[in-house]
Amino acid sequence: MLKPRVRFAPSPTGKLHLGSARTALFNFLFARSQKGVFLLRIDDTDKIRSKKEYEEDILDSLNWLGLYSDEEIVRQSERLDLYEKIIKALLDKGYAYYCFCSKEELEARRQEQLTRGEVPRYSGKCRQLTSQEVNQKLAKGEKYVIRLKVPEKKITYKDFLRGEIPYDFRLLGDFVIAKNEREPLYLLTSPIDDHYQGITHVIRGEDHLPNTPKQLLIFKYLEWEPPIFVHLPLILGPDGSKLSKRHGAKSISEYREAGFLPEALINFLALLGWHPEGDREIITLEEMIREFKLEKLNKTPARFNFSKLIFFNRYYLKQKPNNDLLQLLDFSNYGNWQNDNFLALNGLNYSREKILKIINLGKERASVVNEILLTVDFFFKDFDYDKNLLLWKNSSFEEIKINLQAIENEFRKLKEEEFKSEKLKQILDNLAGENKGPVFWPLRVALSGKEASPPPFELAEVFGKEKTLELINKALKKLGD
RNA sequence: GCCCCCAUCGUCUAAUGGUUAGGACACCAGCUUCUCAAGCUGGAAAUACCGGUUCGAAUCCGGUUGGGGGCACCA
Repeated sequence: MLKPRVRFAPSPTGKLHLGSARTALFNFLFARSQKGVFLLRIDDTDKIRSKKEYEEDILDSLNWLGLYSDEEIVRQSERLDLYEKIIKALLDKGYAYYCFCSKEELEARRQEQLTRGEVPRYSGKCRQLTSQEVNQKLAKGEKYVIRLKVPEKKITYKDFLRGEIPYDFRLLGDFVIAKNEREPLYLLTSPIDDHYQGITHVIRGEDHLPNTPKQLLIFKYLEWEPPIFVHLPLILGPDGSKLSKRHGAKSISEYREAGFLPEALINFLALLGWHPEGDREIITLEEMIREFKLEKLNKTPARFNFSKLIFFNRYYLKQKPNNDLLQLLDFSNYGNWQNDNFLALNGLNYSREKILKIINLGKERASVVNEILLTVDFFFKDFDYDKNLLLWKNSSFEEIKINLQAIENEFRKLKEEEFKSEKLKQILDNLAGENKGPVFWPLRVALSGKEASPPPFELAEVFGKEKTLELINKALKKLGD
């Protein structure tokens, strides 16, 4: 098989969303798996809706996901000369013609047809115009568009996943391919670029399925070999309807800001419509490349399942080296970095090593990056809690107080360098015997102020001897009266 | 309204004429455990419906129903 060349061609009229990202991913996987080429093309022919900020968002998001273009990015807005040449050729050969019908006129006709229960289609009125009439109108400066002549016949076209699909051109009518020679429309520019870029496979969303016969017609008129078309099923919302803002659907950049990892998003997206060999579902981009087969793509629309995304993100969060997470975390709410040391709001000074330890404790309990520090924020700021929280099940204040005093007593004997979690756990185990609750629980609350947190001996090590004793005494004071 | 596509547990999916219909997420129970999270073990849970082809159908064919997409001087 020839080395494939594929493209992902978003139009910058919005941020990169989940569906588009998955289309990009499958294009990328197919190219890489076949040692082919993956291209990025910006389909920005709509001058009004296209925005530079959206293009930047799309490019940033793709980079973040690790989906890089193999060649320089092509922008359709920079290829107007090429399109103009093709439009003129189509006009010359009689495959396209000028249409001077006004929008109002067309809309009225459309409504008429609709009320009669007919298929709304252009009548082909301006097809009849002689070249003389056309030239006169042109000379007068009348507004026009350029339409493609559509044959009156039924055809069948091929989709890689679905096979032969019937299509009746008689239901279509001559469609607009350009507003004028310098303002081509997507329906025209896409096949032109696919041809000149040597695209072998067009892998795109199923919403483009009905566009395919139209574009195939252009390939035919221009006597070009068309690419293979592969239409991907759409991603639906959790309720099976079209994925939209209503479902909390976010752009890739918003997921990034919300603390999702690219590995998680990639893994999640890949499994929406594709599956590797065997039963495993945790899979890296490199492994996907090795296994990817176009034939294995699904035809069924997949619903977006948020809890599975969370599952993947938790998993990849735990896999991620603490050093990498350090780069991603925002500490500004909790203090400042000074020469590789972190000065927290509560006055404590943490070495880089301790910060990594804190991250390690936090990431075990977080779903998204931003939650890591949130789950262990007691390390960074002063906290308070209700006295009753210190109570373990049906133990008494008196019992808790005695236990905390005993812990304080034992901890005080340790040298600073002995203040390590294994050692501390040993002490607590000895103190508690069989019944650990009345010892571990109050200490954990004293050190975290929370119902749920990492184990107390881990907290104590990070806090260090002095702060740990201080926090225990604070708890004892609460129990004092 | 017309055209097209699609149909396996709640969700994502595996099984391309012969399996006790497999896995994952979520859910439930148990184990572990000071809490939370993680982990381990187990459980409940599906071939939309009706016909046909076949010794045999989730799988092939037809219809019904349901869902989705499209019918622009957007892409």
